[in-house]
Amino acid sequence: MMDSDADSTCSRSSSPDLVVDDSAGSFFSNKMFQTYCQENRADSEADQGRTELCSRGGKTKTRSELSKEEIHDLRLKVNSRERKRMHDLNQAMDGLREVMPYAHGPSVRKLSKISTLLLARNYILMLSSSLEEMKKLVGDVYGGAAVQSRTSTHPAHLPLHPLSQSLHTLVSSTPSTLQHHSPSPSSAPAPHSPPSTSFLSFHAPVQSLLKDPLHLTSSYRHFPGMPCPCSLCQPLPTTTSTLHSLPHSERKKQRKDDCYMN
DNA sequence: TAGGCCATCTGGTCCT
DNA sequence: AGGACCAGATGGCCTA
Repeated sequence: MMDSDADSTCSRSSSPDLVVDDSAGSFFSNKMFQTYCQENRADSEADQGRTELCSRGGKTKTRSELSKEEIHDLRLKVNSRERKRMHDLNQAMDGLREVMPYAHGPSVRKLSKISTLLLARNYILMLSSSLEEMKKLVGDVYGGAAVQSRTSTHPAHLPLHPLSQSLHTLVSSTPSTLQHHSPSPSSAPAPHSPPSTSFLSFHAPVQSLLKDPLHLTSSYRHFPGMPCPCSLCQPLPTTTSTLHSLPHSERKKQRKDDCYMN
């Protein structure tokens, strides 16, 4: 009856697509994600022992036939599954945080979930557009290589491309700039930072990464027939606050009111 | 104290 | 039928 959670954890629609790309440097092609899946397998096997308590050997009953205790057991089982699901989700979120370009450390407050997602999205957009620019630059450099080799022997004196400047600015973010309540910004490099962050040591405010990546879209290419991730085509949710229709106090007040009403 | 963030519970819906 | 996924509700913790 209880088929292993391991399959379900990694084969369900929400996660498997992430593993497809196995190219070098792919986020989910690395060991971290593989061990993540293996851990889940181990977890679920251990979990089976627990959930087995709830499965009445042999016969299955319809819900209406269940006794109070059985319903309670079922509820506990469902709750436990949901809890595990959320833990897995948080683990994946931690994995994402690990590879995000911001300072990590015990003294640094970790990014909230919404911040992590917004940062990740904008980081991806930024990397995409810089990759395109790099391709263009390489094309230009090799296209004009014959001329260059005759006129200059010091390519290092070439001016820094504007986009690579913005790249430097963007990836050098620290939590202190992303989250104003960070106690003390750490300059320690991220253990699993993408290469781009490990050798870029610029320091500038990058709240823009969490806000509006519109400054990237000027160089963003629109490919025919391809879903476009740019901020023009897919505007960001305005702010976190818009996710909640009511302020917290109002929500709490409303809840209380609801309680009194009932 | 208000507001932000989070974990958990819960019921509904969809999928296998 | 069972499990995954989702969203709403609720309460706790923390910080400015």
